[in-house]
Amino acid sequence: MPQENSAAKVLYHLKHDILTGFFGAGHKLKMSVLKARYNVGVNPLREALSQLVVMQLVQVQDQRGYRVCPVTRVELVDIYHTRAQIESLCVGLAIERGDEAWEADIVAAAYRLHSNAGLLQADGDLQAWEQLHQQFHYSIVKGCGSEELLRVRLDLYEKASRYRNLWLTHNAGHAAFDVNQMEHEQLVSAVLARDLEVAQKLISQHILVPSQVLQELI
Amino acid sequence: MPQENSAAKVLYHLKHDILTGFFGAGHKLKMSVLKARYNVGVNPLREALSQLVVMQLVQVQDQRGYRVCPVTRVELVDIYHTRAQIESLCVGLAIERGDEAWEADIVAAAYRLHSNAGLLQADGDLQAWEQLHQQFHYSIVKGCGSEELLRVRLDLYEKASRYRNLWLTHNAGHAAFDVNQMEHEQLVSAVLARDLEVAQKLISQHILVPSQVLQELI
DNA sequence: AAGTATTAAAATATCGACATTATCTATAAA
DNA sequence: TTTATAGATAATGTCGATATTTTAATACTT
Repeated sequence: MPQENSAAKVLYHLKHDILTGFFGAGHKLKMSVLKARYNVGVNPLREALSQLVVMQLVQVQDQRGYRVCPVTRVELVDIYHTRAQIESLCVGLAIERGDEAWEADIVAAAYRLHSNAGLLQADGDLQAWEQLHQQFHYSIVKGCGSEELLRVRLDLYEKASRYRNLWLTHNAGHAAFDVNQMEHEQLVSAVLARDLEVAQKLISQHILVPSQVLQELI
Repeated sequence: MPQENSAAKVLYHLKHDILTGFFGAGHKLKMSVLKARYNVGVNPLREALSQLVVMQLVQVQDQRGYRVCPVTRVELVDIYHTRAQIESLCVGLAIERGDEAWEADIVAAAYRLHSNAGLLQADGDLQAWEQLHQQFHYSIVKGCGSEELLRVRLDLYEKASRYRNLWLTHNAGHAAFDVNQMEHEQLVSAVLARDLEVAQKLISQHILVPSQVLQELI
């Protein structure tokens, strides 16, 4: 692990705690609690919290401290729609620009994801699956060749995490995942065939479908 | 002005100083200097700097402090290309979704911009013009109706500011602005005519042209 | 003279303490 | 019973001080 200052460590853990729901939406983030939990003083804490404010995961009110950003149906819809657009853009550019190494990476990532479908069972490690899932999609979009675009995409992915985790736990062991898996195979085919239009349609759907389920959960 | 804590005030001023080039690319941001300049202690400073790190305007190295992010030709090209894609996306959605009030705002903003073309003369207030310019383009894209997308767009706009300021000063009083002004008129026509294809092509070009000039300046 | 080791100076990262501000609780008035 | 007020409690935001680390300057060796 690289040498990091306290603020960076706190940022990592606190972000994780927010994204996984340990500190739920709207939760007041009291300094006394955070100090005890992460074993640091207020200043590294405030630095980490400042960064989370920029990431729009935490809100700050002058003299009234910090709290976890609320989750709303409006934001859910907006984030997922925007993700669908951005991911579609990435896929389009990747299909234009991707080379053979890019293709090979996609096939490899798809294989790993497929091989570990067992993680999706009711007692499986959903976070481990999500890791592979994310790597699979990244293997496709990284072909776009734009650091800036990939960064925008990552920001939105992280911002969607709180919602996605709801979907993951809700679907554990259910059939919804089978459909999801099938979509992956179709996507790989379309991407490797460089079928821009179909690939973009598929990836857009792949992102939007969970958001429709989620809207009923919020 | 709303009540703000020191860190927020420092963030505002420091960001301005970086974007306008008072602290140039690669410049070491020493605490002693910043403390004197903004009249605050190290802790609010570190909070502001932490936020600028997330915005990718400042780099941090453990135990070695902060420095302004370098500017590179690669980043320049990437930012402008990505901005072209995102802006194009916004314009497309806005044309689909915009209502009559949206159209009226565009016409008003275009009029203000056109009326103040004098700001572009060699001794004019380029920042004031850029303000109007930005408001004009915002009047178009805000019709897309997506807060998330507009946020992504704003982030990229700010990240491009250091490069844009180079272009502005370089072109002050020159004919390049005439072309720019003409592009605005064409864009308004295409947008109001809801001509998606032409509008997207125009906005993309409008963003990319300056980047081509800039590549020779870096 | 060039490179290395040593020492001095400067800068960073963090903590504890304090002044200020907000929130909660209990009491009094309507 | 509700509303308002005042006091007590808790939390926030900022500073100064300090330990640690980096950077610069100097001396030493080959």
